[in-house]
Amino acid sequence: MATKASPKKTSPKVSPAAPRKRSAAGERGRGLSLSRERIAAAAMALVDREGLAALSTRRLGEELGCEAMSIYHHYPNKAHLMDALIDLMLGQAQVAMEPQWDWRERLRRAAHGFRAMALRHPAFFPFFAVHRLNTRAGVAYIDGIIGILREAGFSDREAATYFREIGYYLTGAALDETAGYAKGPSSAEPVSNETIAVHFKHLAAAAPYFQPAHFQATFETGLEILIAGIEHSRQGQD
Amino acid sequence: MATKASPKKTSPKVSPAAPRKRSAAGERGRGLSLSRERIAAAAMALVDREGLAALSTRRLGEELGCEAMSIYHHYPNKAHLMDALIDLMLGQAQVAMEPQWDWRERLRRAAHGFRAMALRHPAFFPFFAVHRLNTRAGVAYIDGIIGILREAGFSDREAATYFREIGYYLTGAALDETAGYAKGPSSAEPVSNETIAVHFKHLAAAAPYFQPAHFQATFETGLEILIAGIEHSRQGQD
DNA sequence: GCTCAAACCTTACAGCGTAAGCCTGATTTC
DNA sequence: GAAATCAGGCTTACGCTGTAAGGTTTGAGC
Repeated sequence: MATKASPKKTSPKVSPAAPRKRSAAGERGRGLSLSRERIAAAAMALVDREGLAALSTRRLGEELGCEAMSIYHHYPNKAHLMDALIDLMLGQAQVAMEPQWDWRERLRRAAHGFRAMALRHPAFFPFFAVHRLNTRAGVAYIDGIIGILREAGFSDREAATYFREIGYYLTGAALDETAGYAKGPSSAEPVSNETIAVHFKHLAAAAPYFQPAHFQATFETGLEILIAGIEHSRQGQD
Repeated sequence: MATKASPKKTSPKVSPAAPRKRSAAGERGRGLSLSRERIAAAAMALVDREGLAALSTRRLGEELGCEAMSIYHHYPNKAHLMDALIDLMLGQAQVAMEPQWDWRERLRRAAHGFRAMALRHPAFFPFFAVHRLNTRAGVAYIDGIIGILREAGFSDREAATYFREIGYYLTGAALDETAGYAKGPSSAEPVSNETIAVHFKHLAAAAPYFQPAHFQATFETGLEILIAGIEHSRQGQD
């Protein structure tokens, strides 16, 4: 089967001297070769630049200067690669905790770190949001946040409950702020501004405060309500 | 009229007596013919039954007893169909408001209605969550919630802010409760329970409270914190 | 120089959304 | 009653997707 049995015995496809995109052949085992880290970084860069829909194995291979299937040598399938992107992203949510901060300040910083992470990769966050964090890094992150609450003196049950409630808020907020970036190639045409102005007065009046300029303030007041509410729940208890 | 007209006179492709799946030919213009409503309902049923990934035009056509392309006669593309599903779902979030309820009770009921809607179609909600509600029904729904806050005496700015904050919470909560249903065909293997027990003590201790049995209580306490916080913000203001 | 495994490439396949065009039966019009 | 129109389907085909299967190159170790 090794014999080509066709007139084009040597010239494979187009030009025999076609230069490899991957610079020189000798670099394969070197720094420029593929690796899990380089693949994940390129994938995230591609998503950041062109959106989630642009991330296909072929397109990513193009970006890396290799064929699509070469990626499968480092990740068994695309789902594993996506998990690596989630981990990559989650690493950017980490905030160094100063020892003098109390639990409220720690929660506040962690929350802002999470939001900053989402805003750094707005096109990827919607994917992040709908996938459970069950990688090791994800579990470690969750454990850390719960630890803040436990060290503050909350019970296991309280820590679990308040962790979730804050997580709900953070996920929803980041999703809302990044939703515009995630849309696929096409969707139905939106309702026109004129229609809103005529038929939906409440929304029309509130619309200015839905602009990105207000995102930060909205996020912060809601977060403070939650933290204050959590604190208050403990004071009312003991 | 019940004559099957079985031997197709032209016999185009394979077997001349191939019976149409769509029962009788005469039913085309009748109640069993396609319509936007029937297509959307079948699509939602399919997603409920087999998950988001199962919803393809071909599969849906199979479900409806027609070819995939027939759907395009009623929806210009799949994005429009998905928008119809969003509207269909959103209709189930509506709650009849009693006049004697104050704004807190109204918000509470609306929030529970939203959650119930998500839980009725857990496999579809993750799609719902990452798409903006810019259909007419979606805009009307938003307008209604903002109206509750405006009628309660909040300013446009406050109404916009609190609407969003509650929306963040609701989206995140519903997403978390439904996330397990949305996963595609395959994903990376999760972290084992033994690993969690050994390395992540806080999470292991909190794990019992992450079970579905606690979802409702967690949701409610968080919601009450938000509503109380919103109420408190007004009292501190005037 | 030979062997071998890792790293990468080629080919192929089933399934996706959908553009383009065809066919058919019911309704409308004369 | 016959012809014309047209909504409501069907068929085919195209470029895309993830990935299974197997072939080819490369450098290291002997």
